[in-house]
Amino acid sequence: MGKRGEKMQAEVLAVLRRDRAAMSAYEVLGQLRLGELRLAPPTIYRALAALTERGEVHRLESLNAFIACQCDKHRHASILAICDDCGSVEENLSPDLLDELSGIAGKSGFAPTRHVIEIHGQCADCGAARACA
Amino acid sequence: MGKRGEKMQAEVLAVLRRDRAAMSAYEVLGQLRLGELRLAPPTIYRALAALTERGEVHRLESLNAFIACQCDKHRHASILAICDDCGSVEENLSPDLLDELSGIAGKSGFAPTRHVIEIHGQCADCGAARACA
DNA sequence: TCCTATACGTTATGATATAACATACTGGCG
DNA sequence: CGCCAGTATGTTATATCATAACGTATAGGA
Repeated sequence: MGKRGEKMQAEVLAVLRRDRAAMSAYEVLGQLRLGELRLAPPTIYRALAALTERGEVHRLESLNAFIACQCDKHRHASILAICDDCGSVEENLSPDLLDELSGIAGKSGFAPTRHVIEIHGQCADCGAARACA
Repeated sequence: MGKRGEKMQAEVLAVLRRDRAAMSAYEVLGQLRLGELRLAPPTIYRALAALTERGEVHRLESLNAFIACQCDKHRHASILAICDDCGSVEENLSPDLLDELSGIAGKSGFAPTRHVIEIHGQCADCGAARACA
């Protein structure tokens, strides 16, 4: 079961992979509607939920947007560096840092299930561009 | 200048401080409307923007909600532990961890300006309650 | 007092997300 | 082969979050 679901998910993933910058669900929707497809928001959100669940797509909570996972392995928490100038997102992994984070929260008995780590700033390219200006 | 602004901000802050759980902007709006005040969303959002800027309120990006800062000192990035069961939020500080995080992102030339660190899970109280159930 | 800054109220709208329900497809089973 | 059960989908409607734009009011300085 779920064959058709996988097809929709593959199309959404393909759209997200075309761009290194984050896209909102409605931008994905707009891209897919350029084809012949007539789609409504719930379809996109369902596909995104499945992809996010599997770790093939990450949701940028501070942007209400989505990007394709840039790593080989999925199902990991990522450290997402978001350039506020050009919108590009770079994914970093650090299991050690996640452990530290869990440790800090766990001191008071908190049991973590999901980490959201997003860093806003300026990427190397945009920093160089601004330095020249 | 800004005297009236401060009054509005104080009211918003008072509402947020009444509750340890996060509140959406519209929940704050609803609370303030219980008084005599007739308010519209932009007023609340402006007050929240000013308070967030000053660090007296933190925005929970993964919840689209707000809490009053629980610390003495403001203008710091926080590690926010969010209980998905009861909605309570606990604030932790760790300048060291922020430095590490900046270091990880900075390896590729990224210049961080703002950190978003939110941990979802279950607080000690809810964990105990569930263990008994 | 007048002028200017700024904040405010108001209206309208945009952007993000989901509930609810009927339909259509898929695969298994008789 | 035809039916059934389960799931995804399309559709409609609506909930929720957020801001643009503009005119008004207020406070403080000249």
